[in-house]
Amino acid sequence: MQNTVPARRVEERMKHFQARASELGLAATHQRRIIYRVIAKSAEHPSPELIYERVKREIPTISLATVYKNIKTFAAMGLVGEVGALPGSIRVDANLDRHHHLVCVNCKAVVDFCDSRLDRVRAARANPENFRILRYQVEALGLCPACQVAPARNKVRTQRRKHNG
Amino acid sequence: MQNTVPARRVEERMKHFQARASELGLAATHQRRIIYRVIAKSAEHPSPELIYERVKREIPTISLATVYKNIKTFAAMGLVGEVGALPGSIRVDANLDRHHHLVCVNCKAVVDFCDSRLDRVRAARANPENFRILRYQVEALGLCPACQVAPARNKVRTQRRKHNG
DNA sequence: TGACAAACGATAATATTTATCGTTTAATAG
DNA sequence: CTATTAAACGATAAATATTATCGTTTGTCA
Repeated sequence: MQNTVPARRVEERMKHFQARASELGLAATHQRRIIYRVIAKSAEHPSPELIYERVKREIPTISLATVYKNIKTFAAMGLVGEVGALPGSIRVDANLDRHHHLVCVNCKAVVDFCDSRLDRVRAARANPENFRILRYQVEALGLCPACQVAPARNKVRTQRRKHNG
Repeated sequence: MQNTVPARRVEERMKHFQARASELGLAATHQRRIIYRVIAKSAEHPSPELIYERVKREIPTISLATVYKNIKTFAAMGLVGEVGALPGSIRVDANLDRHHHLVCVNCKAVVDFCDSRLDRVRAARANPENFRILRYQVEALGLCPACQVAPARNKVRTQRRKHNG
């Protein structure tokens, strides 16, 4: 898979990182710069473990906890996204009919969502990676009714939450 | 959130379960029937832990491992789906532009996928759960080039795999 | 009944993520 | 320039999530 982000774009992202950090009064430490650069350079959606491996090549003494903490910090700053909106644990679905999902970005609730127009989603062009696409699945990300009325809860959550519908 | 699957549909699913199990020569044990029924009854995409809690009310001696094993078995049989195609660990993305993802259902590789038609996806109707939808994200599920040519690897995998692009 | 395989339950092991806490670093006031 | 202070770091324990191991039970069939 292609994992080469053009150097020019990496530098753009580094600039954005610096700007955003100073905006928020967040120290742009050596560790943070390296961690962010590793993420900015990879187009492969790396896991924390992989990021840790690569950062260690430049800062051998770095702690895995620092990597995790800063990934979360970057996500809260809006500097990186997390792929997929779903919670950390398996969720099972007995509904085998074609359907999509409403996902609450706050509490991670998942609700089935049947919609004929979403069933007809297709890409406009062949994908450049030569995947053989079997099906499309749409996630509608938003706020469930409970989280709409409790906006205070709608902030960054580090704690794990269990099986919440 | 609504978590009541009509009794009629639950019974349909139980019939399907029995049929599929005998088709595959899989014993429809008491444990399996109860586990599957718990899943079939809930529209809330339960986690293994939650399924375990509920099954325990009927079979207090059941083991969590049995629940996990059978969830995996049911998934391999095509009796239940797992919500979301992504791997167990966090994946980070420095690309903040609007984009979608190609996901390999075999090796879980994730690749960014920009497509203008997917950007315009909208539901046809208001969603019945009154979510406030903020954005739509499309996952195109399929096989990456490597997994197309290595179909032998394309079977159920129980083992965890690490950071594979 | 006896042999066999499938399934189960207990539990250890592994993987993933977060929390705790003492130390270091960096920014700033004096 | 030094003292103060808060932020950040590193080490590590703890919590959570998932899978593997293994001995026992159960059901099937010769």
